[in-house]
Amino acid sequence: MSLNTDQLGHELAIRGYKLTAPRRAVLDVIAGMCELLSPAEIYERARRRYSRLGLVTVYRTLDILVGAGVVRRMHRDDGCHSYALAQAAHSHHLICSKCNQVIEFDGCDLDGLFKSVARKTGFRIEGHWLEAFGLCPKCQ
Amino acid sequence: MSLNTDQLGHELAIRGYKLTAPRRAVLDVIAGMCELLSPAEIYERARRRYSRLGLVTVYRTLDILVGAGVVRRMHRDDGCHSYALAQAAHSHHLICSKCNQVIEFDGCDLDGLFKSVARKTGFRIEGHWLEAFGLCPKCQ
DNA sequence: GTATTTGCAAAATGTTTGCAGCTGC
DNA sequence: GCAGCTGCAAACATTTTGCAAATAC
Repeated sequence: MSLNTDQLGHELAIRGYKLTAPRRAVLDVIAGMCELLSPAEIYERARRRYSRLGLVTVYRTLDILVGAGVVRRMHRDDGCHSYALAQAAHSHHLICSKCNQVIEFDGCDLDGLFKSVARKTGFRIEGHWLEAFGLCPKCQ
Repeated sequence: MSLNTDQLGHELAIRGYKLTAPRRAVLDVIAGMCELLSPAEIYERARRRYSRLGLVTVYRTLDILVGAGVVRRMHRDDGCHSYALAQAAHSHHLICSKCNQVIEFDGCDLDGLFKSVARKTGFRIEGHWLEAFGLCPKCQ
């Protein structure tokens, strides 16, 4: 259930951002991606759609999209900051170790665990972050 | 249940690494830390014990310790690579958002969830990574 | 028409590498 | 004594910032 470019554009418009050609190129890539991509990879793909694009604009557009909650900033073991489309309100990611394909899932039930950890440690637990790694059907 | 400097030193020795003064300073800091620290923070603390220490040595020592499984490479939302003492074989981290104190916990029971996710998506799930955020007793 | 956005270049930041001298074993 | 280790400096990669020209609305 992924968003298309126009929907992403709308998310920017309602927040008062202008819809420019460079941004549209970045949105195009983001709407169509089903992997975890680094800024440089997004830049490379987006430049095929708008060749005058600058890497800086990719960074700036990503910041805006993360702020809008449309894209998530995630971590890869190597290059660190990577980005994935946010597909659901609160959910977790399943990442293919080989091709970086990302799928979101939900239904984690950690409340019981967290309650007992909180009791033992005295922490007040306010959030969590769960990522699973494995091989997607294609890469197995 | 944290390790002391000598135990960490032993971990290096049995792997054929030499126990030098710069390394000992880094081990001292690591043995005593109960937070998530960046290389720069570890460097700063270790330099109080051995002032000629170079930042490079911190990076190199951390690499060795991660390889030995004594230290874990983790992610903070800001500076990215940070390190924490590994306290148990497989476990998860509970991090204080304010002071970065880290506690490990285990007992996560995600098998059922992962089985159903694997069935739905076709992924073969091989590992996971869980971090919880909150406030430690002191920071509440 | 105007405020926003852009891309360039430069700066800042974080990490790695090459190398000559030093040191633990 | 010698292999391995160290710190420096320099290289490298990634992200941020300053700014004049361009552009959406």
